Amino acid sequence: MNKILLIEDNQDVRENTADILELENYTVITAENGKIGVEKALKHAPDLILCDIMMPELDGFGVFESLSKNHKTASIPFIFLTAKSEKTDVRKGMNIGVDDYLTKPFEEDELLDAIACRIKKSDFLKKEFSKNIEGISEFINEASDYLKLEELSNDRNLEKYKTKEYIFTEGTAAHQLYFIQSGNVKTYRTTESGKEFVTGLYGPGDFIGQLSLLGDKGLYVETASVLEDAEICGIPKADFTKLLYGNKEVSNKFIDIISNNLIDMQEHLVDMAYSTVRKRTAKALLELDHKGLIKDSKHTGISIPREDFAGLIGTATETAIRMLTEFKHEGLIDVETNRRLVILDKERLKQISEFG
Amino acid sequence: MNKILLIEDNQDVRENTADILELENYTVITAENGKIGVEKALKHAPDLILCDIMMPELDGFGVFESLSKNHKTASIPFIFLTAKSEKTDVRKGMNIGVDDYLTKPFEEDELLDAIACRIKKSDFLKKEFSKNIEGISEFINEASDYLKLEELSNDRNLEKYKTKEYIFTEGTAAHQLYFIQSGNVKTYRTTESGKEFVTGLYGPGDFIGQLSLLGDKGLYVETASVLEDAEICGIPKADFTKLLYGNKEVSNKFIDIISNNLIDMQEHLVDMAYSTVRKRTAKALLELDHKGLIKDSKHTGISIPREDFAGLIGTATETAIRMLTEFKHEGLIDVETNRRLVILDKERLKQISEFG
DNA sequence: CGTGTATTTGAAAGGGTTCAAAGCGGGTGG
DNA sequence: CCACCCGCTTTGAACCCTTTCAAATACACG
Repeated sequence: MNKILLIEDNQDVRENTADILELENYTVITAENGKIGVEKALKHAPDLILCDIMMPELDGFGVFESLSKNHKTASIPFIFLTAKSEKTDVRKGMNIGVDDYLTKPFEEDELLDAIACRIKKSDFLKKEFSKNIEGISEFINEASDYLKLEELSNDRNLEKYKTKEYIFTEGTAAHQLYFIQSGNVKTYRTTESGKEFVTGLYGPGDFIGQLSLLGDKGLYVETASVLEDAEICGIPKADFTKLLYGNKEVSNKFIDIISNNLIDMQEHLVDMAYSTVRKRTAKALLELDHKGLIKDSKHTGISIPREDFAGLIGTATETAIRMLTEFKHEGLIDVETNRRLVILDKERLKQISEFG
Repeated sequence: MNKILLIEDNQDVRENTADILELENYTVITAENGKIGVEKALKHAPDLILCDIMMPELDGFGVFESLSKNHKTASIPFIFLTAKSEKTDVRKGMNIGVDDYLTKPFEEDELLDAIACRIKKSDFLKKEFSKNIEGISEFINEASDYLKLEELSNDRNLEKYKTKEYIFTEGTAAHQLYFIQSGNVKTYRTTESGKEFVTGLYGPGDFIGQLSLLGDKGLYVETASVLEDAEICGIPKADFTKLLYGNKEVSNKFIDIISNNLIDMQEHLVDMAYSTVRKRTAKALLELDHKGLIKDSKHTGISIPREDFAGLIGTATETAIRMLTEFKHEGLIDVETNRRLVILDKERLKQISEFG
């Protein structure tokens, strides 16, 4: 169960509060002043801290300040207990980044609600999302769940698309992001010379178009078209931005994800510049596999046109095909009747993707 | 001066408050109930809204809800006026995303402070930062200024680096970001084959290493080394994360910037895949110029080694040199004695960078 | 003023693209 | 149900851009 550190100088309040919390199955650690509180926080790494403001030795602000400095304790949810509605204290507290405050005397329910709420938020923050673009999809799902935003994907906007239909096109105004219920979708950018560079492949459960909604110009920066018949649900921009900007936890988490995206992209850029097509092909195959788009025991795999596969690697269609046949001859992959790919030797592919 | 919309049903309070605000030179628009308030908000697009919670026709929550729906009014700072410290109301308000609340009766100063603070925040949000990586530097500066974080660049960590010295290296633990006071710095990634891909060039006023601090692994993802003797000041990770995560305005703004970075990077990726070296060279030159690293009336320009310039384009040193001499013969650029570049025909370079 | 490093030029080799043509497969209509 | 046709895939060969290796030249620094 979750550990809570309670820092409070008044013995009555301290014991009373501890009792309430223990009845709810929290493990409670108590400290009778700020100094001891900081020590115990470092020692026990609690899941949440309740802290009085007015205390001898080191006051609440001091405790918070001190714990913020250590990265081990900086992210622990922090709730202030204020003696009475001391307006300036509360304001000061919120400004320096305390998560919540409770005015004494508080109701049992009030206390427990606040704690439960914070611990839930903290759990959300601790959750890891994969660093690839599709990590954003997991994230939006979790976040909308966490904020109970049923408005997202209200099912009222569900639409069916056929293969080769466009969902949105590069350069048009971005009003919606899209959630894929079923089917497969590719997003791509077209160059002046008419080549298509595939920026992503998406399947059920993925969101597409988020990035365009965040861009300066409010235009879609890529085109999305359907690879295999799909059911797709549009989500208004407003719902998305509300989700993203409206809540501190969500926006901070989003920064993490998108930062990792950026790092990922940098790596991709280096590959593009200096890796041979052979290496990039191996990488692309592994990536497809990782996304569950390659046929294996669990997945059906998608039937991806060679042209699109080439666009994913950033090479000509013929070259991509040559690489695939090369891999086939080496026994690394196999091609089924309807151009579906199967990976036979993942280890060797990894080797190629790293060392050539 | 700034326009403020005051929605309040009690005539005394309304007139009194309006007087205070007008004395401070704000333009005040008043509304006596929620419904009229919403109408006036849409019509006048005020810079800030003060709104009572308990009102006939449409209460404060309703007004807020309704204005959030329209993107014209959604980003206007919103302050609630609560009759008395109705705890649940306050909490509900903060949860749905109201910016602040004031408890009636309030002091003149309290009101004016809250308003000034919100308007300042709103100005910060409206500010545009350039979408390139260096936009992040502007942003950090503005943000630390806005939060009055003098701790950042406290001058206590100022260090001198000589040409070719490393500031940090790829793969080591990231504890700090760095602020460049003077000199020039390059960041790059090294491939297995020993090539260097230059990920950025930075000058006075730029921050480097931010992205690494945000990455999952907490390692620097690139190496930074000095091009021309520099004075650099280290900023602890904690100060940066505090700045970034501690404040909703700042983190939301950061999302905008970094999203645009991502879009920018995508474009770069497409170029890498399908553009000729000639095109990419032209783009690199224009980018250097845009960053003020090329010699012109205002800037001294940097003396960039050809190897690094090649790393920026993602090509071999010899090829980069060949392109530069080609441009020189075409009269597009000139090379000064100490390998400093000068742009002679920017228009033509732009043409090349777009159409080849 | 010499020495070592960075830049520039030259020429050959290699990887990838492009153009052309042949194969394959799947859907459609008789 | 079969034949035909169209579009996608595959293979072949020539060409071109870029890299690589080699050598000459320029430049900066002690």
